[in-house]
Amino acid sequence: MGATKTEEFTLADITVAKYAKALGHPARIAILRILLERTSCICGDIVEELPLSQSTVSQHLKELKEAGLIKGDIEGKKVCYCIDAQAWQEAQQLLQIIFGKYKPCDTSCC
Amino acid sequence: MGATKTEEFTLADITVAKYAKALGHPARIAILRILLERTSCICGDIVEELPLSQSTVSQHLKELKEAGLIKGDIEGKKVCYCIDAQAWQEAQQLLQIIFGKYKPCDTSCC
DNA sequence: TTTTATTATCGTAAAATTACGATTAAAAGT
DNA sequence: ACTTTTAATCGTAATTTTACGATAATAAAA
Repeated sequence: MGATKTEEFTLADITVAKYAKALGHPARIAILRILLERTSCICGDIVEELPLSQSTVSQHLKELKEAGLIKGDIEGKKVCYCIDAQAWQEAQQLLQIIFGKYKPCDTSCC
Repeated sequence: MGATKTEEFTLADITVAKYAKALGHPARIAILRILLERTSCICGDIVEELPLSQSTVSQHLKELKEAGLIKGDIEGKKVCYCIDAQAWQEAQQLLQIIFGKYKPCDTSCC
């Protein structure tokens, strides 16, 4: 027990959940905001902007990378992070589809 | 250690993260899909549609409720679940804003 | 009133997450 | 070569999540 029953769900649900989970921490939202702010992506100064230690930020970056939402290329001494355009679009679309499915309830109970 | 440093982030980031976290499990996505499928909201048969035990489903429902995304009203013997329109819209908007911020990178590194 | 159906909660266990300091690795600068 | 800078990884600890069976709690049905 304790581990998610991944195999039992549809690929679509697993994929959306994966992206949503990556977005499910304020530190990672903050990191993404920093990356979204700039058109260039030399960003070795993410740590300074967050109230967390270097190792913790690195861990959050790793999770965003593992979810596919960001990429990190070594650029000399620093690492160059940026949003992964494809994954970003996929996440946006998948979530948009789900959110768009809502139609107001016609029964009196809610 | 182990607990999220909630106070140190902006309310916006905490709020989006809260919604995203609630969406961050395939079972909860599946539950939301079931609720989104119908215009009425008498839904006591969520358990049958999922590969999880009754207590586990109940726990997932609780988390969706605590995040604000769904409501549950007692309707006789059963409980009537449905999407919370306001929270749903807020979550959609907050995520949409973040996703919309992306502009392709103009440097060569990614 | 007793039974049945439905959902929540409790207790428990395994696993994952969050966080930090310390260490390592790699590249650049001296 | 040595030092410095930058980021990842390791080791560790607390907390949270995921999951289940068993047990309440509540309301309808018999």
